[in-house]
Amino acid sequence: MTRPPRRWIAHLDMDAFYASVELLRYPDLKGRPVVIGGGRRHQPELLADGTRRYARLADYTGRGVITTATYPARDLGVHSGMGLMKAALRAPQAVLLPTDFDQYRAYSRRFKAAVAEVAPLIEDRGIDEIYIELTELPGAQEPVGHDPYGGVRAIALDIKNNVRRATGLTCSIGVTPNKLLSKIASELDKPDGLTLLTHEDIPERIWPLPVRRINGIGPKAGAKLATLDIHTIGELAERERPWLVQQFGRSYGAWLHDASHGVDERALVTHSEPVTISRETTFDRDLHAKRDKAELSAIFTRLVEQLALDLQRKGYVGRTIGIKLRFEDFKTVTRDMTIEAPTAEAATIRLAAGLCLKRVDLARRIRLLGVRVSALRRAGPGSDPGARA
DNA sequence: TCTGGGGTCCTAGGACCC
DNA sequence: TCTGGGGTCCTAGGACCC
Repeated sequence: MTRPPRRWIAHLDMDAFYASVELLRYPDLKGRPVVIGGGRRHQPELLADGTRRYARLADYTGRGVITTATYPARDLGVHSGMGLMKAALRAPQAVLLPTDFDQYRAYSRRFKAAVAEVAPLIEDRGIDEIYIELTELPGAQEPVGHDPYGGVRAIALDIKNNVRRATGLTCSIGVTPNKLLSKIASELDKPDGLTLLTHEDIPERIWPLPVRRINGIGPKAGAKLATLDIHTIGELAERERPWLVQQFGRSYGAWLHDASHGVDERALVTHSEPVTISRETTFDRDLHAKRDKAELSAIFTRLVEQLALDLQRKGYVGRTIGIKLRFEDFKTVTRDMTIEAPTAEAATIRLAAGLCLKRVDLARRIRLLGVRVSALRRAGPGSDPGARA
């Protein structure tokens, strides 16, 4: 008689990823508060004596936000998503570095390849995190000494070591029976952590946490739960399923109930195709459709051209062309239209996006403009006139 | 000194067809 | 002239995530 194997899923999250990559390049910044974000206007300057001069957060002007902050910067009360101008009030002396996505993508490929050497079944969740299937790996079900889960723990350590060897970077891993719990667990011992939990650990380790730690409970749901006097995952777990369904609807209410009890049967998604490709930009200052027509038009054209190149480079064509506008009051509207034949051509996209733009009332000033192509399919060989580039 | 850029998924109404 | 139900596609907005 053989028992079914215990399911083990890992969630791996790189520690302060962008900032850590920058520290590899600028080791003299180690231990200092560093913030990544903003435009290209604050590159470090190499001085005659060989040292570097870095931009200070205090010197920043503009509308950028923090993409990542080092742990010493976080200790000063700044965090990702915070406006740089606001962050400058809290940590004026923090170093500010521009984002270098090409570099982060290169390190992303390296750490994922290092994980795949140990465990090839991976779900990509973006540039700095992944889920990893551990269930069937050799030794995953074996105890080691007095540790009943020693086998799977050793695999997780192996993954961490391989990532560090390949990149010089640390990561934090959660190992549990499902994606939901692993995602929470990977944050419990950051940085450089390894947290292994089973269902038996839920009351002690999961229930005391705030509901917002659950992936899928955002600002809105969190606020609504707070008005219902539900703050921790344990308080959520105390509520009856029908009551949650009544408060949050059939789908979301039932999911909240499952999530609070650590129930999640989702399989790893090891392959996916993009649904949408888009480009958008926030202006340095709000623009008016009439008074700033020339500037707006030039930006519009540039976005469309970048988008067409993205599509062609990635090998996709799409039938639904859309735009996005954000006004000075932060209200956002979208318009889209579906055309006859899928395209990756700038001229076609520009035409359709222009028609979409005409359907919007442009009385208010605009802070953001975006262009989007969806209903994507792979560009067949020779089928797409835009694919020549 | 408010709030980037790139995504996914869900909901809901209306058109249109059978 | 009225009354259905179901399915699919299109469009707009919103929540959420990295």
